[in-house]
Formats: sequence, C-alpha cells, structure tokens
Amino acid sequence: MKIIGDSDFVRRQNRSLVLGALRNDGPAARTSIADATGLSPASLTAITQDMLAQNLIVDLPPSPDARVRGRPPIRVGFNRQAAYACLVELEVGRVRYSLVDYGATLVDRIEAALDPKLFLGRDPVAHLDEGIALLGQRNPAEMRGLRRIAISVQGVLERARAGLSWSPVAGLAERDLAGPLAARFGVPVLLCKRGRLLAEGTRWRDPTLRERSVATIFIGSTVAMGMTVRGQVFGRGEEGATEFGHMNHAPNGALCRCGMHGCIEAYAADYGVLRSAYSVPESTPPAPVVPAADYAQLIQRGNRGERAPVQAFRLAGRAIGYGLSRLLAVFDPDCVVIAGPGSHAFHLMQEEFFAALDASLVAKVNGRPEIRTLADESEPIFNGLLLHTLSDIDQHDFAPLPAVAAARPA
Amino acid sequence: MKIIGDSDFVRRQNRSLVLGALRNDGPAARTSIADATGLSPASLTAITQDMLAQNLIVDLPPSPDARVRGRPPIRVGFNRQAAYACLVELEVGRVRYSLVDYGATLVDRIEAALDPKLFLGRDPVAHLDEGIALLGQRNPAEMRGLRRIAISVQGVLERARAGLSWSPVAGLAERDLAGPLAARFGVPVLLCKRGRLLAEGTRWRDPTLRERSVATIFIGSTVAMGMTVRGQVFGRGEEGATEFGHMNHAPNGALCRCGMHGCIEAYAADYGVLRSAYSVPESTPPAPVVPAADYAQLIQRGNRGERAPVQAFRLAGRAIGYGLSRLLAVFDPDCVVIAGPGSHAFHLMQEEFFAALDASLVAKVNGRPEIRTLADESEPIFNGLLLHTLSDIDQHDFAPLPAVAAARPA
DNA sequence: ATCTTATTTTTGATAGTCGAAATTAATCGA
DNA sequence: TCGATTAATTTCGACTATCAAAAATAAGAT
Repeated sequence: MKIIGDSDFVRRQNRSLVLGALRNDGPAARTSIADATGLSPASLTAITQDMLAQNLIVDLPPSPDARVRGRPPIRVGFNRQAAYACLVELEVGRVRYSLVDYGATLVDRIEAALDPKLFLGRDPVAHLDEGIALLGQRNPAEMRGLRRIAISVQGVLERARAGLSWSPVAGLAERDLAGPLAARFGVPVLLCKRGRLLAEGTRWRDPTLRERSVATIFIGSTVAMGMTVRGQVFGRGEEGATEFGHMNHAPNGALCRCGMHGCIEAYAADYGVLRSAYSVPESTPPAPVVPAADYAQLIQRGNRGERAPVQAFRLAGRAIGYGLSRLLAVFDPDCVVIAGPGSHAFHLMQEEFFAALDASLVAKVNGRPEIRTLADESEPIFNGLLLHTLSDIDQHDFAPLPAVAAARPA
Repeated sequence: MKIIGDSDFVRRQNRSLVLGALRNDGPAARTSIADATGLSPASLTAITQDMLAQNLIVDLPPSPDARVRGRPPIRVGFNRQAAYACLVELEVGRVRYSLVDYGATLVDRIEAALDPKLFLGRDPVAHLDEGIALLGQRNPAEMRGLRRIAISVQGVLERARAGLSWSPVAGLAERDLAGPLAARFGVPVLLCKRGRLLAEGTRWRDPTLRERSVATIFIGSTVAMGMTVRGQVFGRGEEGATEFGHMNHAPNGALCRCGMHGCIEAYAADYGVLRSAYSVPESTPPAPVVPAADYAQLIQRGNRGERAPVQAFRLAGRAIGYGLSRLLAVFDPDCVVIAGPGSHAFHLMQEEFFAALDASLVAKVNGRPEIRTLADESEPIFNGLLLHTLSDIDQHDFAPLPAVAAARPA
C-alpha cells in the first residue's frame, strides 16, 4: 500500500510532530514547539489554530513564574476532555481497570483480584465487559468521550490481534476478546503484549533512550522483551512475535508454563529460579503464582551466599545470556535494559550472563552492548499502555483530521 | 531527527514512488505509473517532466506491438547514462567487479580468483582500488558518471559500516575499506552484507514476496539470513547485525570458522556437514573452502541413504531448525525462504528441522510459518547488490533533487 | 510614557497536489 | 479519404500546505 504525498500527507506528518512534541515534553509555548519540531512559527499558529478549533488542545493560563522581558508565552496543552481511554491490565492474579483522559491523567480506577481459575468457568469477555461498564457507570460523562479500550495481556497474540493463541491466564486463549468489546462499547480495542509495553514504558520514562535502538528484557513472573528501533517500537505489525521468554534455551530442557520444554522463562522467571533453588525436578509443572516475598527472600539468600539460590540465579543468568546472545545475532541494539523484579538479582546472574554473551561472535567483535538495570517500580506497564494508547489516538484519530474551515477568519 | 512535512517532503515521496514503480515493473506509460502509484495523471506529467529535464529518464520509442485504439502510450524508462555503479563481490575464493548503468544493465565485468591468503601480505584497499581502476580504464566515459561503489562482503560489519570487525576472508577485517575508496573515486562506498543482499535479491526475483515479511536463510559455504519487514529490508541502520549463521546453537559446541564454538554455521554450512559426515572431530578447524562438487556429492550420497551423510544433514537441519525457532521468538515472518546450495539438501534436513521448529511455542500455537525452498542459481547476490545500489541512488541522489525551473514552459 | 524584548499572528509568495477540460495521436468504419 | 471513437497526455484553475518577513501584541525596563 503506497502512501502518496499530498497536502494531507504533509498535514498528517506535521500534526503528528506537534502532538508528539506535546506528548514528550508536556505543555509548551508555540515557539518551543516550533523549535522542537523544526516547523516555522507561522505553521505552529496555523496548526494550533486548527487543533484549538477541534478542542484537541487548550491555551493554558500564563504561569506566574519569574518572567523576563517580552510578550509572555502562551503555553498549549492537551485538552483533557478531548478523549478518554480505558486501560485494562490483565495479569495472572489481578485485573485493573483505569480510565484516563487525553492529558494522561488518571480519572478513575478499579482494581480486583482475579481467581486464576475464574475463566475456566466464566466467559472472560463478560468479565471484562462488566469491569469496563462499572467504570462507565461511575464516570458517565467521560465514558461518552471514550476512544479506545486497551488491554495488556500476557501470551501469544494471534495474527489478527483479536485474541490470544496462548496465555498463562487459564481460559483466556482461543477466544475473540477484541471483537465483542469493540462492538459493545463502539470503540477500537487494542490488545497489547505486556512485554512490549514494558519497552514502550521504559522508553517513555528515560529520555536518554528515546531515538535509540533498545532491547528491554523484563525478568519477573515471566521473561519478556520489547525492542525499539531508532525510537520506533518494533513489531507494530503482525510480524512482531517477541516471545523472548519462550525462546528455546536448551532443547528438551526444563518444563515451562507454556507446556514446552527448555524455554528461557523456565530457567529465569521467578518460578524457574525457585524450582532450581529447591532442587525440584525440571519436569515438575510450575507453580501458577510465586509470591513476591518468596522471590525477594530468595534474592536475600543469594546475597548471603547460600549455595542453592546462588546456583539457581547462575542458571537463570546463563539462560538470559544465551537468549540475548541469540538475539544479538539478529538485532544489535545500542542498549539493553534489564527491568522487573529480576533486575534486583542481576548481580547474582551477571557472571554467567556475561560468560554466555561473550561466547557469541557479535559480542566478541563488536563488544558487549551497553547493559543497564532499571529497578523501575513505578508502573512501567501502566505507563506503557497509557503512552501507547494515547499515541494511537494521536496518530489515528487526530493527526489526519481535515482542516476546519471555520478555524481561520477571513 | 524529525522530518518535517513541506513541499520537498511531498516531492521526495512522490518521486520515490515513481522511481520505485519503474524499478519494480520496468519501463511504463505515464498512465500505468499513475495507476501503480495512485498519483494523478496530471502529477505524473509534472514529475516525469522534471525527471526528463534532469535526464533521469527518457521517453522510449513506441513499441510496434499489436495495438488497439486510442493514443498510443509513451513509455518512459530509466536513462541508462544517468548514473553508473561499480559492484564488487568479494568472496572467499573470488572477486568480481561489475560496472552497471542506471537501467540495471551490465556494462563490463572483471572476474578474478582470489588467493585466500593474499590480504595477509597485501593491503585489500589497494587491491580493490586496482580492480576498480582497471574497470575505469576500460570504460572511461561511464566511469565519469560513477555514483556508487558497492561491495558485497562476508563478516561482521563494524558499527560505522566503514569496515569489518570480522571476516572469513583473512586479512580483510579491522581496516577502513570504505573511507579510502570513497576518497579515491569521489563517490559514496556502500559495504553490504552478503546475507542481507540475498534477501533483497530474493525479494527482487519473486514478486509474490514483495510487501510481505520474509526471512531468507542462505545455506552454503556460510549460513546467512536477511529479513524484510512488510517489503522493507530490516536493518538498514546500525542495529541490524543479522549474524544468523553465528547465532549460538549449542553452548561449547562445534568449532566455527569464526573461532567461536557452537554456531549454527559450524553444523549447517558445507564445511560443517562435511566434517560431521566424515566423523572429523568437532574441534577440528574447518577447511577454508569446500569445492562445490564435494558438497554435491555428499548430497548424492545422502540421497542414496548412506548413513554418515544422512546423519550429518540431520544435524544441520536440527541446527537450522533451532535457529529459526529462536528467530521466531523475536520476529514472526509470513514466509521463510531457504536458499543457496543447501536448499538442494533440504529434504535431508527437513525432518529434524521441523522437529526443532515444533519444539517452539510460537510455531506450536501459530502454526509453522510457510517454508519455501528456492534453488535460485541466478546470481541472487549480484542482483541484490544491483537493486540495493540503484535504489540507494534513486532515494538519495535523485528523489530529493530540486525542481528544474526551466522544465515547465510558460 | 516610551523603549526594549520575546511571542504570536498576519501577509504574500511558492510549490506541490488534484479534478476537469482540452489536446493529441492513433484505429475503426463508411 | 474523412469523420467518429478511443485512450494517453497535457493544460488549466482551484486548493492547501508550507515558509519568510513584516506587523501586531503584551509584557518588563527605563
């Protein structure tokens, strides 16, 4: 599908730049946006005029900061009422519904425990429907401006992205999740992979990672990865599987939650490390949920030098290290970020991790990539989902809007 | 680096569409190009007028085909004299210099054997310089229109892409190849990975693979891979390592030509299969070159069911299969193409290949990707290099040229 | 009250697109 | 041979983006 260049193409591009600048840097004066985007001030006037007429953005009151000479800048920011999105984080033991506005402010939130076996008896769509509807009852005005429902899921997305081919949440896979909810609430439903959101959330939090090529590896109850290629999230289309946690580490190896053998996750996720540490046979089906305290305690014991946990974390480091070395054979990022609870145990994994990495040609000749650990406890998944969803609204709903004829006085 | 939308942006985009259509489909009438690109006939008139004035394209004489009613179309095609490129294929035992014109026609070619140890004693830049200069002496007029030198190399490109960090050709790595040649001949020098060219060459030959996401695996004297993501070659930037052949298959496994242990190549390239078939220890340094006849004979013996070669190809299939399964954990293409001499032995590898693939979660839940073998003996590397280089000229030299004021009569 | 400064808007020119009408160059049919 | 038909191409006029430069605006400084 070819995109031809016309005035619409130009407007789309420049509106997208403006919305992106606002999304990245927050409210700003027209001149600042002009500097940030490279557009002329005249164009900023025209573009913001359109957006104001569409109630997409608002002029903010002047800030009472210490000001110098000259006309005070008028900062513009997102009109929070321009759109709303319902973000759903669906995890193994928990579900959380958040209503956010276009300005990325949380409006309301419902959080609930999730019986791991609930969806064996109950239709997950009905459950989600109920949660979203409850949020709507509590916020009817906002719900009328709803533009997206976005759901963070774990598992393998089917190619059409309407459901999951496989999920660690029992009973969730092999159903059309997006279709019925889209029909019910009349808005597009996005299914987003948790691992990939982590990458987007991380990029969002750390400005030095923007514009770079980054692989973010999450280590926790699962092992997941997201990649950005020069600031763009890789795999928006159908080809991005990014099942890094289920990359094979050892043929016929330890049993993974997914039912396969030898996945990285089976060695490096919390349940894998626990299983190794307690010398449970590798063929034993993994525990559905590992309490955070148990994992933290294991790290403590590792820190004290106890043999079993130390060895378990070494195995985990080796699995992640070989996985990364195999990834590097295909994709050579500027920087690798280790995130999630497992990042607190990275010092226990790193010896084997680096040994595995150094066994690869790319790491040997180009040097190890920059490795950072990021102990970000501040909701990277929520933030990734938030940014992803609002950007989606920016790009698809608001960037291509036609000019408003009445916006420009004669 | 933000790209702002302006008239230049539009011209660039649309000129690029027109050049791309011409590159894909060959000479065509303005109306056909309009249909292919989606541009209006009026725009095609304007764009082709500019390009004609710049001598980029030429009106072709009417073809004497059986014609129907109506004004006969005037087909336009590349002006072959608009640019020339020197393509160098540098391989383990051979070097070949080709001079091609902007219409993708071969003008002249020099081919020579390459002593595998030559570059231990001689500066490779001087050797390349001499070869290119000889081509220039034989074609002085064309050489004045030279726009690019493109070199197909094997090995790991250093990040700046001016040389190689590692190469199977002795003495070639750790030198700046591009810089001196660019200075000497006054044109940009592109270093291109052989494996990736294969992907581009394959895409070029098979129109059904355009616009799709494809991984092409080359099996021969090396194992290499190239990927396209929705028709775009992945890894134009610095992040594309694509050292698939040197992805680790088995920790501390067979010795590879690259000096590491357990690379896929060490099991699946010709030398690896030969080594297995003759029960040579895996730690034995590989032969520098395997004669094509020896490899073909091995396939013959495999076809006859001889135990040793059959087992060797099974090992190879297993290595490729696990490599692909690991790739699928990151990148899920529509189609996987097996190319190169090894594709003739794919039937001997496929049982283990598919078994390995089926051990991965992605293949299990999403099904195996479509696998094709492509016994393309028709110079996919040369064609990949050709297409890559001419497209580079299209995009960088000719798409952004400013409009010619005189082109439009008043 | 006037000067200075920085932000924002207005104005006029430019360069692309597109749709519709006009032109061009061939075949078809009487 | 000449007009009708057909299809490709060009021309024309409208439109909508941009930008640079000039003008207007809104404050502090003197």
